[in-house]
Amino acid sequence: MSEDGQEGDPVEIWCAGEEWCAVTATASLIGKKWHPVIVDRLLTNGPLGFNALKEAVDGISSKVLSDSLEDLEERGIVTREVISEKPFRVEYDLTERGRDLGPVIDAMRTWGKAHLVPADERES
Amino acid sequence: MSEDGQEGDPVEIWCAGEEWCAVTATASLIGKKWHPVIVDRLLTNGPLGFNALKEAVDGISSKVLSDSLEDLEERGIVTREVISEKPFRVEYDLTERGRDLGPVIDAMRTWGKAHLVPADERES
DNA sequence: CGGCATCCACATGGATACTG
DNA sequence: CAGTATCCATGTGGATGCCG
Repeated sequence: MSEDGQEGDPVEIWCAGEEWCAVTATASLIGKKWHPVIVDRLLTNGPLGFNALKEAVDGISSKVLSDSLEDLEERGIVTREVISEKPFRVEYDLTERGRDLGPVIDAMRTWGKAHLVPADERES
Repeated sequence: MSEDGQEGDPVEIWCAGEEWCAVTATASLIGKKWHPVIVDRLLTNGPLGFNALKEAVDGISSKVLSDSLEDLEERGIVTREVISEKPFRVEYDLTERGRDLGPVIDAMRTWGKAHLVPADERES
């Protein structure tokens, strides 16, 4: 910040070609506490309204969900579409780029299920 | 915290069986700014000493590296072995569990390389 | 070499309440 | 329904310096 043309932790233009850079940048995306859950939810339950998504994520406050969705929008992961004005309805959905996170989420889930033991069958 | 037998953001016993939980827990691990890089570095460059690792990660301060390694140790991702006492040497390496993060890192890298454009060839 | 001790700045998440 | 507005606690990273 206050350096060049970048603002904060910007869109999707961080790094050039270095391998680990793509990794870190991706980490800064799915490392946010709720981001992976939101993406997972949208992957599974299709397009969702704000409160429906809030229900699906379960445990998130509206402020944080709002913040997260804004972040995900800016990064081109989710889309926000206003469905109707009078009974005000919107729908959040994943972009192509967002759907491409599927394998990442899945790898994470696989690892988690393999190594995060359920609190009672700890071996060694 | 201050609930039951857990302390802070503990070892590896968060969630029981729910799918998204494994995802979130994994995110809390690889979401720390330097964790994925450290793991990646150790995956690539084999066992490393503290300063060698610091070099390899490039840009991290000793305090943060120290914190990160402690965290990763507690979670059973890396091992710390004292090689020699007199010229004091240690070596950090990945555990089996740590190596299993390979696919996750890889999925992240793949996504990153596909969607994080290098700041000059943005094609909307 | 391999850290730890401080201190600090800022990001992130959360609770609660209120609005169009 | 779909958020915004506050305010606050904590987490997380970073700079610098010192130590065994």
